[in-house]
Amino acid sequence: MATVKTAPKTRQERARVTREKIFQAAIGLLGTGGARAVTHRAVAESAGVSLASTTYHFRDKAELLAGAFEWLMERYSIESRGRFEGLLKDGADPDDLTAYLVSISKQSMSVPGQRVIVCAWYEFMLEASRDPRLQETADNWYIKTCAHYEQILQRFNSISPKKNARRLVDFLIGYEFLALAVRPQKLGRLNMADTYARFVESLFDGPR
Amino acid sequence: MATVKTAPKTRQERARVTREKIFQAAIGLLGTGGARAVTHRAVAESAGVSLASTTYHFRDKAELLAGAFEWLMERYSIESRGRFEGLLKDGADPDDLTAYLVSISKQSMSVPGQRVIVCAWYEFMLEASRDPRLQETADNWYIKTCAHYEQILQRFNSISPKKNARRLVDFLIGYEFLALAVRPQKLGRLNMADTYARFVESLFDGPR
DNA sequence: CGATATACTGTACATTTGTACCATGTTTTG
DNA sequence: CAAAACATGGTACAAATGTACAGTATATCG
Repeated sequence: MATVKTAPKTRQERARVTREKIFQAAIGLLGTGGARAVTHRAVAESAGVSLASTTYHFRDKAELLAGAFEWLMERYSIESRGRFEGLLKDGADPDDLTAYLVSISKQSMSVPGQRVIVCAWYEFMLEASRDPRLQETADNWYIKTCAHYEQILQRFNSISPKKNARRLVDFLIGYEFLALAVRPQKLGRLNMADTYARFVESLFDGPR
Repeated sequence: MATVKTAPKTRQERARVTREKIFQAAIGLLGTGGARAVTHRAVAESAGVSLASTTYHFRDKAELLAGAFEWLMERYSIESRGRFEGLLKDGADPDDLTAYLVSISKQSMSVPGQRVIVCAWYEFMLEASRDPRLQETADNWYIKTCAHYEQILQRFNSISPKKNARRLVDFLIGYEFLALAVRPQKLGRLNMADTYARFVESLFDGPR
């Protein structure tokens, strides 16, 4: 039988695990309570490590945040890659893109854990508009995400894949942002699948 | 000679002015440094009032923030109303809508004071997803803004003005958000007027 | 005018927060 | 195996922060 609780043996591994626990805790707090909720003590308690661990692994809080942002983007990128691949296979069409968008959006807004992460992502991106340490991560996310969608749109013969990829990403970010901030029962949320389908459609017709 | 500096006479007026100075200071700090920068002392100093004034006028910081958000939305609504009216006049067409969108977006991103306010707005909206005291203000903004655009689209004979108004607002919010968070020089910003023109176009053709 | 309410200030205080310091057990290394 | 490096824990402390309290000057009102 294998090691009972995936107890990491090497010192490097243990440190990496600790850092990841700290990242997860920081992201959870950021997504749940905003920037003011992310204190060394709250992070330490939530991560199940000592207060001193948070200052040992990171020079200061800004560096902790920057690390958490990078880590989150890396993880997010890895996770979504698999589902992205399916859209590039032969036989896939714009409807599959729509279905994909609906699927990730539903997850982001309904699954509690995901929702918190999405909230944290917005906090990070806003923070990036001020903190130079986060800017490169933010830039890279946008470049990479647009490139992915561009690839798909190109495969589907969209007129101008580059422009339309950005249009799509911008729309998704705005749609999700408002879905988080505004209570749906207050305005009768439109059918999401319909909204996305219509948008995807608009990426393929029209001039330019 | 008259009063030198528009000194408000009545006690009520003076109090209102003080509260507005506090609101402006809080919004400026929020937009510049995020939620963590908004402390009673920072607000007081920035507003040019005493520390105790901030706690005299507002029960606690959450109430101060809620008041600032409401005040900002009220002001924003009043300011934009005038420019909106022009789009409802006879002879106006979708190109005028595009021009309007370009104009407000350019202002939001280039004019320093405006940029800070837009940043603060995003902070407020994110905070609204957690703090019940801000939610109604957030809801109202979305409802009112969508209704305004719906009116315009209806005037221009868009197919389904309600859906398309939301599409437009969602896109605008996403576009501006990413314009704030991502450095334009890192990815070669597309021509804004072109982007908006193409989007507005898509609101008028296609099925549904 | 006299009394009262009000807007505002200076100050105090307990709590929170970031961070530094020293101790300890464990792993790595020569 | 001994020594060094390292990850982590416990604790301390100065600074920042939210908030309460008492005082003051001025507008308001009977």
